[in-house]
Amino acid sequence: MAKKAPLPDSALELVARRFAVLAEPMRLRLIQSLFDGEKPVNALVEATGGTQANISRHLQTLTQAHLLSRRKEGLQVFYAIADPTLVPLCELVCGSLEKQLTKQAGVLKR
Amino acid sequence: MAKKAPLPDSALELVARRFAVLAEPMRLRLIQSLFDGEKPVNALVEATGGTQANISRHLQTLTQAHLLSRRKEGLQVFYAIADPTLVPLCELVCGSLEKQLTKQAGVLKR
DNA sequence: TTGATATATGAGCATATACTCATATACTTG
DNA sequence: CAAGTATATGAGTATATGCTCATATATCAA
Repeated sequence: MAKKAPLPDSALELVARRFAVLAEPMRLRLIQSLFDGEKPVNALVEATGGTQANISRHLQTLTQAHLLSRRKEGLQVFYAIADPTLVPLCELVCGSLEKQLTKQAGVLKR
Repeated sequence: MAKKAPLPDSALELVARRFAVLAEPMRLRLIQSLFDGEKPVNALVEATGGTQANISRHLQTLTQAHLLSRRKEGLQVFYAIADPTLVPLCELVCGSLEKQLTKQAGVLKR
């Protein structure tokens, strides 16, 4: 979806799907937790306060989207961040939201 | 959701909501169309092939999220991009998807 | 004021998706 | 092999959201 050449619908579908994968607080929690480094499922369950089943399902979604990687070690499965764009993506959105909230706060202060 | 200090749930909710707003092909089409510059609703309806009612609703969502701005001029309402992070956001996702598809294509070629 | 045009909005319907429960599957140890 | 542990998955339910239809609302000119 570059500013220059318009992307075809098929590409926009993929982009939308990427955003959809990230449009879930629990998944963002998992991603944030993995910014500290690779973790096994049980650690992610503890870190996020979700149920094991739910976390497992979200991890599946993120892995299928190639945002996370996974490796087995005995009984445990470790997940890690696989896509380097996750950091700047989140930073951009946080920056934008911060500006908005700051602007709104300014309006209320008057 | 910086890599350094973990964001509270309330912030992750906001971030997720931002991604959710972008997780819709029709909305991305509108955004892409507006990368060319400000446009009235009817032009956006033509550019995207959506119904007027549906486009209007999507525009409302994007405007309420402060991603678009709007101004009236007689019978017409003009919309424009209001958030500068939209361009880098889309570029990041496109870049990531391109890499993935290239990698997948490579795997298939073997 | 009426009629035409442009856009926004109420209401209803269909579908996707998140969450949970239960348990299947995989791995390890005695 | 049985039992225990860790994780994935099938199935069902509730809810959010996209889309459409109809029309309300806003604007303008005659």
